[in-house]
Amino acid sequence: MASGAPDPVSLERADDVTTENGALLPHGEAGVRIAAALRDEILGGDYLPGERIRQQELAGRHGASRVPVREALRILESEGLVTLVTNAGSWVSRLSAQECTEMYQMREGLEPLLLRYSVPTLSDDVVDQLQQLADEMQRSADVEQFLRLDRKFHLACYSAASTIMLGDTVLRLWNRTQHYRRAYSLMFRAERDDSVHYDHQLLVAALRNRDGEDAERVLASHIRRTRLALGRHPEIFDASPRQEG
Amino acid sequence: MASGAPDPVSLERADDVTTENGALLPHGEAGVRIAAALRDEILGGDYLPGERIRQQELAGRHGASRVPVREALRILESEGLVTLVTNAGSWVSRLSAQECTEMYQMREGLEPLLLRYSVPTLSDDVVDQLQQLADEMQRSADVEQFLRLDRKFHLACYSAASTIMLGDTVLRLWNRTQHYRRAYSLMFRAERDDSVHYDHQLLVAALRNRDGEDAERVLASHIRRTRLALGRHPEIFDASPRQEG
DNA sequence: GGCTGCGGGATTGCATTCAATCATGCCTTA
DNA sequence: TAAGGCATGATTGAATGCAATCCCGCAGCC
Repeated sequence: MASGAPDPVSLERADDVTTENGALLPHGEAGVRIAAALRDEILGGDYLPGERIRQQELAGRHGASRVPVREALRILESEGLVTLVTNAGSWVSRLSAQECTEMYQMREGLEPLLLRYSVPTLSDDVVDQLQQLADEMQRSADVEQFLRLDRKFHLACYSAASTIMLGDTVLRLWNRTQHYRRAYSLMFRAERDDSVHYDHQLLVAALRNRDGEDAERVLASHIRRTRLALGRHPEIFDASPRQEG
Repeated sequence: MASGAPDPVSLERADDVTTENGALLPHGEAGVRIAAALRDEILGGDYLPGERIRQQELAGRHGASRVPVREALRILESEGLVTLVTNAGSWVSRLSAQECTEMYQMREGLEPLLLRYSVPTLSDDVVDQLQQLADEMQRSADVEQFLRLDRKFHLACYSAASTIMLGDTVLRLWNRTQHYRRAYSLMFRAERDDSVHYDHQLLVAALRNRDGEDAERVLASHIRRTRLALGRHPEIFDASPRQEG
């Protein structure tokens, strides 16, 4: 990794450096720390799209001043998670159905490429782990667990890729669409569609054979199918808490 | 446009708001202004990859304090143009040959998609303008002029697309690779390769016919050819001014 | 009744100031 | 002579305080 933004390493929620006691924190990373925390909150659904973010509230909660908070907001703005308006404030970004479709189309173009970077150096251990994740996902009933496993599964597919911008961009795409995946899953958890799991199983099989070409096709098809499913339910993108604070 | 970062509108160098007299500047955009200025300087070749950026120097030059400068550096870091190291400083990002190849592969996947968004609403005026740019480029001898026209040409192809993240991402890819396009053009300006111009002419023709499918293929082929050409000359990526300040 | 202007409170934007960290050169010492 | 440690200067990181801007409710007017 060299210069990209949301540090492609931390694929999981980064709950490690949460020294709430306020001591022993290194000097010089407050902005990044706050950004990471707020990012996790947004992805976890604690903040909802359209919700206002107040600098002072964040500063107080993290025991910092508003200066690093503003840095954090700039970071998240560049990732598309937060929308800043000069002299007015900042809100959690929301997506329209069209915009979400756009991101899934980007994923269709980029993730097969990222997979191509990953496959050659993908270890058997990771493939075994992917198999476990796919199986576990198939058994899981809880929506939040499914979302967590699905994210972990796909990002693990790319874990062997060492890229500087491609991985970042894909991660950003996942992050910006995370809320709407959750909304979709919550709304249609009854009518379970097994094709998702079939895709995952096929993908693991292709990866086990190190058949990158087939893996890329399965993956593109998987993303495309999800995009079409989302596109059939634009009502997910209508309701949101409050447009403005 | 909604929330993306490097404001896809300002495709050109933004030399408009440079009120050096220090008066009449609106309150609340110093960080963005400084970022825009520094971005232009990096893209223009005034700052070179590997060169150190000092906060105070920037602040003094723009008649501002270091706070908005730090904001600007965060913005440019997220665009990949600047690399920040905690407690150490900031440098203009540099690319290896591999990394540059990666970005061109991303362009191959994304720009045809962006073109697909643009073609349906592309006006005849823009097509005429593209024709002029392609012709002018073919005649131009100066490297800097060619670079400027080439950039303007390609970005104009996408000017009718209204996307929120796709356009931004493509612009970032252009920006991060800009320096190496210049280095390549400067090094091989003698042995002119007309295939670039043929591509441009074919692209304009396809756009005039509103043949999006053909335009996408020509574009992908054009980018791919450029990628391979760059890949054949890794020496471009070796020398740079100074690794550290 | 609905629109317009305005004033108080809240919130953001930036300059100043102080603290922490790092780099550099000199001095000491084996 | 060369290697290591320490002090000084330079640079970055963050807190505080003040100025500019905006949101919002209310009075006044058409």
